[in-house]
Amino acid sequence: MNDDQLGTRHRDAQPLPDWLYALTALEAAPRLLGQTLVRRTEDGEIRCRIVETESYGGLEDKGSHAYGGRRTNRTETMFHSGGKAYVYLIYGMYHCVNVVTGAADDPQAVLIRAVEPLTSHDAELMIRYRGKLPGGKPINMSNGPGKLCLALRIDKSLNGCELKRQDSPLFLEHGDDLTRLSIVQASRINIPYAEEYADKPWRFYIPRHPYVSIHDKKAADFPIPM
DNA sequence: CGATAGATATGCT
DNA sequence: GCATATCTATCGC
Repeated sequence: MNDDQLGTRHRDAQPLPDWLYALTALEAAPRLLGQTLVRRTEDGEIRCRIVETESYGGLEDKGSHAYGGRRTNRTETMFHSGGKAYVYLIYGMYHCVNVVTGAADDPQAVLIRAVEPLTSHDAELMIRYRGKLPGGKPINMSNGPGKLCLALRIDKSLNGCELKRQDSPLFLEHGDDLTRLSIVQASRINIPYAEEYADKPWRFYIPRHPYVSIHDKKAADFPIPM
């Protein structure tokens, strides 16, 4: 993926428009592709491009933690109004980070499944946080929701973080213009318990991008809806 | 490639 | 108490 394909980046970082956070998760998930996720720690800033997302939205989605309106200590952030990070622990050892969208009391969240470092400087710090890379390949540093949280040092202390605020330890910036690109819509990963919702095509990614966790050979490209 | 072990917070009974 | 989890690394073919 080169800069020519992705279009021109603004020299000065812009915040994401508020209307994007107000959308449902299903509407927001494809529109978060190409946007920039920024992590600020005492070691510096890491900027990366979002290349794969999944929508988990509403009371009826059996794949969602908030299915049926389950509002618990863990899921509380999902019920907040859009613009916060929902971070939780999975399988006892990994963290996953979501962008909460929509209105208060309507649980909508977009899982960030894969990111790509913008520069070699970003990659350097991510590799440091990540430790040993499987196969020694840099693309394995953040091609999965648990992996990217390790690479960006994201844990539950960032749950509820304000993604709209540029002074947050974790926030979003306007990234690449993807209007001339296609994206892929495919079924979500690892939710066999979700029954009729298990196969909903609510995963979105940039086709053939090396940092995407799993490429679906049968899924067709379609124009990104902007 | 597919199969599987791994380790614990969370939520429900 | 107990089943489950928006996953990853590793091993065997």
